Amino acid sequence: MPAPQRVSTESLIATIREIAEKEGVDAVTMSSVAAAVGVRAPSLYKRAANRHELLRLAADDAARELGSEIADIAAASDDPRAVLAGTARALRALATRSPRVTTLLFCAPHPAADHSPEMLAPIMAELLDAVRAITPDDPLSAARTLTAWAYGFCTMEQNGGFRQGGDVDAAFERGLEIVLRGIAG
Amino acid sequence: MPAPQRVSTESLIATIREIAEKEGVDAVTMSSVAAAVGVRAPSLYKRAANRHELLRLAADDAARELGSEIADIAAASDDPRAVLAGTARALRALATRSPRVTTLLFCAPHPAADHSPEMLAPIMAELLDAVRAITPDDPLSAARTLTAWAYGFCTMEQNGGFRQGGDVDAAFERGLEIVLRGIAG
DNA sequence: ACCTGAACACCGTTCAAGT
DNA sequence: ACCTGAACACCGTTCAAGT
Repeated sequence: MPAPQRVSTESLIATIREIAEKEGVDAVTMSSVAAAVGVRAPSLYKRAANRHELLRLAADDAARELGSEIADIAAASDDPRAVLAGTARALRALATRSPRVTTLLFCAPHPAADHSPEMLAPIMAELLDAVRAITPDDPLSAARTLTAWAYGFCTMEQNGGFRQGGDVDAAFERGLEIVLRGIAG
Repeated sequence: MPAPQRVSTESLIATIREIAEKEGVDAVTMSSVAAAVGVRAPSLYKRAANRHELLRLAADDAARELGSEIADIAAASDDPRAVLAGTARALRALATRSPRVTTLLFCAPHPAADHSPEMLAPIMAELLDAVRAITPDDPLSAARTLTAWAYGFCTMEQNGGFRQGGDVDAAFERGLEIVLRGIAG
């Protein structure tokens, strides 16, 4: 006798992200998620093969969020510099409002079970277009430099790597200037 | 009746790093480390308060390694550009030969139990000196830009973030050029 | 002073049985 | 077709007892 699914995928993902941000990634256990969603732990295996895939659902959701924001920015502006700056700021905004899941997005605990690479590919494509408008010289490396810096900055900020003090917001904007100037040659 | 310590701190740390690199950070359990070192799990609590501190021992060891390499580079060269480039390359070399522990160094799983910040402080001091020789303008932000990029690049490389192909070594050197040019203004 | 066995609470995962 | 209870192997951690 068929039984309807008791919990939607969207609310499942929202619950995972909520637990991760509020209590930490370690608190995302099969039973905590199940309890929060009104079900027993074994039922979750109908939605994900294992705990890691549960976390990947959350990371992919954040990547989708970031991707659509960046697509909006690219669509709204013709200035490639503005597109690149907007992308970096959007990543930092995500890292600020969803630090745990953003960390998950880039520092996958298991290298084997990496998050779907196709989630980040469209973002890279937008960036490449913008970089090409600035420099004809090896745009892929230039785009990677920007993403590596932005990602590294956000992760260090989240991990408390900036304890030396100073204005972190200003440091971000200064870093953005440095990288964009360097790319422009 | 006193009983001598059965395992030296150095061999304990070496064992942890070995397991982490060969079988993954998840494989570093109290019992696997204890077994590899010829002891029972509870004995490890004489050396570390918990599993996380065991991992922190390994991360701090790698940081010490990196720090002394960078100190050597700074001592051997008067060219600030060479010091900055050497630092970035030393970090990447560490990430290449000890990827798991390097990830641990920067992407601490628990934000609470972060690795000792004083491990990285001397490295930052060397960098600041070199940056100051290049630009007088907000050297702290400039140094952070370099470290954020280098760290981000290595982490993305380790996590397979560069699946789009291309020569990764060349991309690293190109990124280094971009960042140094940007800092020089 | 260090090490151990035994115990505790917890976790991820499997699976046969329910509806 | 989904959910459940019961079970399994494993883990981190504590602690009283050994030497």
